[in-house]
Amino acid sequence: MNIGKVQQSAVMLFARQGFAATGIRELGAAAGINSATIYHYTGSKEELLVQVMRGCLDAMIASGSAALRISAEPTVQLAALVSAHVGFTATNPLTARVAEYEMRALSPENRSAMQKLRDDYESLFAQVVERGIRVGDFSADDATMARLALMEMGTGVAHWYRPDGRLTLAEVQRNFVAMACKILSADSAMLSGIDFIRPPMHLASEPPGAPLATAR
Amino acid sequence: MNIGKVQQSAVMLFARQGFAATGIRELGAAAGINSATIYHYTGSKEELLVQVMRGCLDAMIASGSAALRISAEPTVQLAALVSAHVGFTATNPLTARVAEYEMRALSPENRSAMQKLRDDYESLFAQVVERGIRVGDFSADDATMARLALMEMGTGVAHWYRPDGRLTLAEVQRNFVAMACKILSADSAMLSGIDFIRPPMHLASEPPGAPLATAR
Amino acid sequence: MNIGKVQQSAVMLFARQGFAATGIRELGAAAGINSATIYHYTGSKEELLVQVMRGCLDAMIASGSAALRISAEPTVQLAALVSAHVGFTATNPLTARVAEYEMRALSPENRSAMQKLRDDYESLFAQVVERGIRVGDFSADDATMARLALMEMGTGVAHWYRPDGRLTLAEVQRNFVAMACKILSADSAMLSGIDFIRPPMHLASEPPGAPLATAR
Amino acid sequence: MNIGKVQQSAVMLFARQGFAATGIRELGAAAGINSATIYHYTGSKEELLVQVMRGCLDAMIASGSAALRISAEPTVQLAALVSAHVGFTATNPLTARVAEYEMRALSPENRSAMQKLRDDYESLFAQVVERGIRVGDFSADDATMARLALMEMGTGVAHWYRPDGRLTLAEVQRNFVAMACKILSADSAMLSGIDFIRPPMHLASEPPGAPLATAR
DNA sequence: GATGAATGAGCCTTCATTCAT
DNA sequence: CATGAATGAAGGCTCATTCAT
Repeated sequence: MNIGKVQQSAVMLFARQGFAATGIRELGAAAGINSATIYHYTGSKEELLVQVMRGCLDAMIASGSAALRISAEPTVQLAALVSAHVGFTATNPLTARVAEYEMRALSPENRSAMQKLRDDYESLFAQVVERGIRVGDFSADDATMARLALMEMGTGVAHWYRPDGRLTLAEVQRNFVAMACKILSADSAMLSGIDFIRPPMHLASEPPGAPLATAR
Repeated sequence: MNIGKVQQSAVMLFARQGFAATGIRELGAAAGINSATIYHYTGSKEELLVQVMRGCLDAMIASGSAALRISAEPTVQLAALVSAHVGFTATNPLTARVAEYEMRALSPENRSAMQKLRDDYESLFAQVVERGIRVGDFSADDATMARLALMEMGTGVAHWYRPDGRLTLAEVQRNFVAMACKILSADSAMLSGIDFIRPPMHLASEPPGAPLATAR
Repeated sequence: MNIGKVQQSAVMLFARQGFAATGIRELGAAAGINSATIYHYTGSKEELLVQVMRGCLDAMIASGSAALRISAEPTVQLAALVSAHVGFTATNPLTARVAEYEMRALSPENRSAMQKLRDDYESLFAQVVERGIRVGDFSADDATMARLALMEMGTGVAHWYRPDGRLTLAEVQRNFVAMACKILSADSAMLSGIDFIRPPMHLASEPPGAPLATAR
Repeated sequence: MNIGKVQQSAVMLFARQGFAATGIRELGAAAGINSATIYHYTGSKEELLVQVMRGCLDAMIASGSAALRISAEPTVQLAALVSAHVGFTATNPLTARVAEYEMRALSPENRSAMQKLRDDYESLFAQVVERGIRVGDFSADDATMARLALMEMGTGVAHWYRPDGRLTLAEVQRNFVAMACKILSADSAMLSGIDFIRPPMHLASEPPGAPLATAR
């Protein structure tokens, strides 16, 4: 028994029912241990959630930052960032969902700490979009709205993507990159021959097996 | 005192903290009545949620269906549908959020009933996109993904739109129509001179005052 | 059902087993109500204890202050104070015991508030003893020790006095007054013909029926 | 590490917070060992308390019995017994307090065993008082009450005596002897020239350092 | 001798709901 | 219409204790 198993059980239940609707006894049962034993691995139910969220957000920031380092070209950076975002979300759909939905379940202190991480991540998108517009590679009626639409779109992948679905992950990633280029009127020809896709990382907190949704 | 006030209080708290984390006493306090009195307006906490969700989904279906009746032209239908979606979501952000997030809080019977309504609403988008592709007005690598991205994008408006923000609702709607046209490679010139925006309806369950987010 | 019954049950159990060893379910059972109902009468287990203690200490201070007002003569004041102390303790043995023993069970804020009340009460004894020594009516090797011994002695009554015991309350009170005079070398002849005994007050929190001890 | 350290930690915490409010983990932390290790030194939390109490009561009985053997004179016996009692209580205040307060925490079997020891100890006082009255050396309105007052008074020393306080232990002891003589109208002149004070024993369970109270 | 992991029972408290008033 | 009182069930968490290492 280790903390990974507990985290996986927690993520599965939190994603399915929500943090508030999931009991400690339920968590224990899902992890195959007594509910009291959970307190050997974590100080409280909330701390368990914080650990999961921090792991997720740290990984997202790391993966997004790495994407920006692939090239100095805004269009390539956009493609790499969108690919990384979609790849991460599709690979860790439940953890990503928990990290997005359950911010509100946190105490004020924890919430502001986690919100800071999320803001850091979102600013990666803002940087790329703004610079692309500034140097004339992108164009958009409203940069902020375009960025928000972009992220929301990619995050939505967690709701429906399945490894055994109709499309491979790489296909989905390329598709989203294409849509992102369209939204920002970027020249997708600049991407030909460039390998901007990095293998997404798998979080320890992501439970194995089928995600929430039915295949599409 | 009427049921509208109770619903508004419920939506405000459910949107902020989630259904499971909101107590009956808390609902009563927010509505200015004793918690026991809530049971004069509804049979149970879950039924209160169902009433709110049904009101929201019914209105979305009505507004989306009306949008499709504006024209037979796929591009105009798309614009009208996206406008209606964005308009509704921006006008009733908290109710829309509750209707989206709290499906999981329902008992199986209620959940399937509500899910059916949501599926009906989503099929409006599917119809338009598919017909537009079939007749050659739209093009997309993957119709399903394009549709999902479209909806997710529009739903995201609930997270950040504010009436007192930088952009008017009409501006936001036109912006999203433009992005939708880009994603589907639709000819937005076909929309010139056509008034596809209908005034969005305000739900009784939507609490007055500021939404969740800070202005963008 | 009223709060008096709950307080009586609490005092009975706290006196017998201690605050920490008494459960909320036990309290409810002793009061004949569901344990959850206790929270209609008080905010927490500790608050219940605080209410009991405050009621006791307030009454002790009132009774002690009244005793000092009977006369300006130190010896009469001493007799009245000792009588009041013994009378109160014998009449409310369980409540008095709880107020004495369970100070340590309180949170720091509540403890300091209660300790202040107790200090106020003890200072009544200190005043009398000091003034009696100053004007030459009393003599003692050490005033502080004499006062402490005096109080401890009287408080001990709670451990063994029983209404159905060998001695009446008035007899016990006179006996303790005699011992107090001896300790302080006061002239008990000064008390002849003076009625320094006031009827002790019965606290609402004191449970009816037999006290803790066996008769002596 | 030895059982003495464990007992000292236990006495310190039991005296400060009570037996029921002290956890095994807390005991371990105070003794500098893992909570499970405590079970190498004792069979259970209650047994730990019993060991402490038995050690205390045995020592009190031994010290009281030795005092009675100093002389056949009731007044000298009284002085020796009171001195021993005060000396023991002042030297082992925390252990004495635990032995007095926590009788109620014991299971019925252990409680009756410990109560028997305490009764044995109290009977030492009863013997002396009764014989002194019988032979005419003492006089009291009520022998039982005088004895109880005597003991309670002496026990109270644990609440306030401090080695670094205003008075030396010998002074306190002489003071209490004087008060005892007054209460029983004994002729303290009979004590002149007689050394009735024996050095008090220090229990292994008594934690070093400052006692509970502030100096007086 | 010492400990980290583990657990069933129990802790205090809050829950959604009912009902007499 | 409205509420205060009441409750069984469940909430998160801590308890004393055991045991393999």
